[in-house]
Amino acid sequence: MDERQALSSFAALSQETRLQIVRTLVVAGPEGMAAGAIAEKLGVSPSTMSFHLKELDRSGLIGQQRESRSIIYTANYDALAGLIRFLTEDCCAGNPHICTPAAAVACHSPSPVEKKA
Amino acid sequence: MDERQALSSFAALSQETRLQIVRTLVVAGPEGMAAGAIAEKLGVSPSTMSFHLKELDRSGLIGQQRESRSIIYTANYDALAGLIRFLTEDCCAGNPHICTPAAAVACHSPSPVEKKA
DNA sequence: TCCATATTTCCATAATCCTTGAATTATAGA
DNA sequence: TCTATAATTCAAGGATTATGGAAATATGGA
Repeated sequence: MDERQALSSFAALSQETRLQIVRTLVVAGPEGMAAGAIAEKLGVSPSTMSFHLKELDRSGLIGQQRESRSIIYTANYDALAGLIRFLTEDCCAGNPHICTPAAAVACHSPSPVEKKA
Repeated sequence: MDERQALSSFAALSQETRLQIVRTLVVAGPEGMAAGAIAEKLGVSPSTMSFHLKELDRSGLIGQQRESRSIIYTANYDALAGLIRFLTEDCCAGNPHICTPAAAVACHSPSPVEKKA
């Protein structure tokens, strides 16, 4: 992931509705969710939803595919993983020696998922 | 890190100059860097730099401390790590079973740092 | 073909963000 | 105290972003 893409991804995630869209699609899984269903779930108008979905699509964090009359949106896990990696490298990669313990935890330990399990 | 803080952090990182400030401070390490030095390095005016530093400070991604006439800014590694964790949990935690291989790499594998070493 | 559904695009408005220059505050030294 | 340095704050502008309603596009079924 290059800087331009990262900037675009951060911008996409910096808006409450869009962050909730991403969360919703991550939870929805590979099956995804229709635009209207997301709009209803989050309580925003169709045109506003369309605006935000387009923004997320342009940033690459989600994808879309038409299915009959609906357009199904799905989270792009690769892009999310790429963004995490970008952030991780900016945090530690160039200078692991200056990482504080907390930063080191994020960079070198088992993930929170494993800790919770 | 709660959602409000995450939104604020994403907004802070979604602006080119601010992202470069964070990068610069991460590289600078715990010693930090004076506002003027960052401004000169990045080629922006003092007031613009001040505006962005304040924004980053409000989001918690950087900290400041006066040293004689200068104000020294430092990256907040804990906050960066917290943001990485927030993103990681949104990506995988609630539903590790739907992680694609690429996402799983970001969530469960050794960090890129270790791979590069 | 006609109608209903699902979504997007267009438009106008309101809000927020970014930048700059001028004025202000804080510190240090002569 | 006076001057220089280092930053911030303020005010004004131009640019971008967010929202919702109305109109347009695409699909499927009677």
